[in-house]
Amino acid sequence: MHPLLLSQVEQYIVPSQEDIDTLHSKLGTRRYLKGQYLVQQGDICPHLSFITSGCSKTFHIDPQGNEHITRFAIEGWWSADLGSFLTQTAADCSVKCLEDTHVLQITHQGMQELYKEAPAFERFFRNLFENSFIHSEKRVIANFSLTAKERYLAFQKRYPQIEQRVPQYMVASYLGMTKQFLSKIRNQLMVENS
Amino acid sequence: MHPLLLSQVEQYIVPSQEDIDTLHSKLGTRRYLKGQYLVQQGDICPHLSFITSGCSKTFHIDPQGNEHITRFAIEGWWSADLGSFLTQTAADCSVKCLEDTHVLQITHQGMQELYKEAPAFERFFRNLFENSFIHSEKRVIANFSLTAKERYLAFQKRYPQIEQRVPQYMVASYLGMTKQFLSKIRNQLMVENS
DNA sequence: CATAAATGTTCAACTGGTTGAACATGATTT
DNA sequence: AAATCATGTTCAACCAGTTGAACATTTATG
Repeated sequence: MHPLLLSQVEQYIVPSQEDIDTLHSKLGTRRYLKGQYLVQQGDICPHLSFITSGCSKTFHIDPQGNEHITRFAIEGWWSADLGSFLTQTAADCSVKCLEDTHVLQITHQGMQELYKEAPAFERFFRNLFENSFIHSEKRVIANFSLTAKERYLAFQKRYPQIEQRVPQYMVASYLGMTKQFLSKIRNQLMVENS
Repeated sequence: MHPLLLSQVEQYIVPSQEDIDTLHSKLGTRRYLKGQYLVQQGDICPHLSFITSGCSKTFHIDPQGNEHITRFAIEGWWSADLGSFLTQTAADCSVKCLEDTHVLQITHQGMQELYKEAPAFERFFRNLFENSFIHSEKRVIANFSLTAKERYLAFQKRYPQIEQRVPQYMVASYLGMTKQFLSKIRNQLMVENS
């Protein structure tokens, strides 16, 4: 069992060796090259993937063809179009690797078996989804109540690792502004701090 | 057991009579008058409440004093500052009743007991939080990729009951626009459809 | 029914952020 | 070393949505 995943599991539950073995038996490993897709918008998301190394972005292409990044994921995070994976319906986001990426992945079927054979994971994933939801709600609030500049500063503070790893125009997309405007904000901040 | 809650539970799990009894034993009933708060921003959210009649709004007051509504809830929906309730930390939203409202409510402690005594509810709430998360993510996408008018139309279509029940300026707040702008949009739509 | 409180509309001035094009830089490939 | 591609910057014109004030309408309430 990968140490990153084990330590995440142990954050929420105290699994027996059997639980761990069962989880292990449901997980596949896979490597994606930079640029490859974990899911494409419109498909049914086939796996829930736990990233052990690398980085992905989740994004939606709107009818005008504009890309909106909803999420980045790095080592220790789960990645998928969760809505699609959980309900086995068409994904409204794609997930694409920004670096060569190693994952552990489980199918929807595997997930059902896991819950049945090792019910402790009901609690684990309940906790995970609780936290995901809390985080998503906070983002809705932030988008409504903060200016573009404040959103950028909050992002910098919260995800310093990610800002180093992904191009600036993707950060702009994640924050819901144009790359030009983010560039302007950064310029302003440079002036302020000198 | 209230039929609305029972039917929601049965949507996700097949509970035994004992499960139902256990849930029932953890739930209190309470009535709030119009204008009363289920939680106030800054407090720790004391209950998770299932609304059996009435209507609530969840909102955040930002540092400039502007109110941003994040959610409405009516009969058959759960209401709380979920982040605060689940992690027992200060709420960043208040929840206020827009009508006289009857609820069934459970405490954080009661929730832990419920999971222990009737583990089937792990699954029930996992499913509930999964759906909440999916919904919240869709909202993030909508806020990024739709115009104010499109957001209003989507809201109308999705929550026709709610539009009838709450004042228009609250709908505007929920949709992240000013009441004046929503008024203008509605005017436009009237003209278009005549 | 008279008054006040809550809600909804209109308008003109404004602004935060967008658009699109042009240019600069660096990284990759051939 | 040339060429191409991905990234980042700058600028002027523009626009979606805000602000604040004034007025209109509806709903409670003494």
